[in-house]
Amino acid sequence: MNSDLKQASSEKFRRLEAGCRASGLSLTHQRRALLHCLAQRSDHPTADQLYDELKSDVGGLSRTTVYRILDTFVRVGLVSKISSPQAKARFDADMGRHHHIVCEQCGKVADLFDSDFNLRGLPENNSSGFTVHNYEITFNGLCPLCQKIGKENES
Amino acid sequence: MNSDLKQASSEKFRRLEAGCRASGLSLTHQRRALLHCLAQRSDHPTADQLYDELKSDVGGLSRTTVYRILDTFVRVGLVSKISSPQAKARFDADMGRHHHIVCEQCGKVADLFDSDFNLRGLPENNSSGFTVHNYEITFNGLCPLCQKIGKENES
DNA sequence: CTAAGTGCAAAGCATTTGCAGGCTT
DNA sequence: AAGCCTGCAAATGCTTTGCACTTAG
Repeated sequence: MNSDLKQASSEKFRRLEAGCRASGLSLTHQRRALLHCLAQRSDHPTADQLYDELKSDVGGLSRTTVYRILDTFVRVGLVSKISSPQAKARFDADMGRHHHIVCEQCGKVADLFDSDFNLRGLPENNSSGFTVHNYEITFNGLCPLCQKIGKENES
Repeated sequence: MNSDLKQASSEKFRRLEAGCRASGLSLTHQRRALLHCLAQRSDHPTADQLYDELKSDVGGLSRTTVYRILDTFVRVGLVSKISSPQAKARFDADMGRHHHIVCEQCGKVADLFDSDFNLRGLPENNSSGFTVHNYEITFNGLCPLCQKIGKENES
């Protein structure tokens, strides 16, 4: 059962790696390491969380590089950048249509794969004159942990 | 015609002022000035834009105060904070249900009052275990100005 | 009068940039 | 070999904090 997950993530890794090649990016240690991390995690790590996870494995990895690589991945469309209200950017390697739930308290982000909420179309002739490319629905609420903490403080 | 707008914004101002009182907040010069600004503008100013607009009128207004007041307003629910991908927080004094279009290029934010896009319900038993309070749809695309700039650079 | 609110200066964080050297292709 | 990529250190930009003073109610 766990091997299913493992397999899924290594498949995802291969897809990402292929995407890198397709965009003409060199596959450096650092980039590979980041791709692994992103393929495995389904939470939505911040740049710093990724750095912390990797710095021990990838000797001499610098925070700057993590930021720079993530930026590159976003630019070529391998990863998307989620802007949470907490000002720290979070990154998501799943480019399929899905939505996000953000915890108002701690900023944690979870996925919501529920096509009931997908929109049928995009706004066409809106008064602002913007051309619309895409959209994202962000739900907010409380994560299980913060719900618990809230209840404890009530008493 | 212009007086309609003026009237609408002063009505909005009074509503906001009342909200302040209801929350037990002192109505200082600085707060009144910010409320005026927020009632008049329908764009979604950053803290700094508000500061720039006000500093000449309100002698000795400090940037710190603008940040602090906005934070307070958000806390008591008078204003909402929009997190754009550009890392600068933007503020919106319109608490009715509406959506936002963000320019991918320059970060400008416009409103979209189109109830076609309002959701019928909120996700109830989602796998993440979050309780959901609210949602917001963020469209992205290009504002009229950035569309124009893009076209010019093509040639 | 007294608690709440403000200004100033300095600190805090996430993120970016310049530059010299190193690694992929 | 050639140029993309990385590390380091320093800079940047937005936002927050500590503290003494001021103001609203």
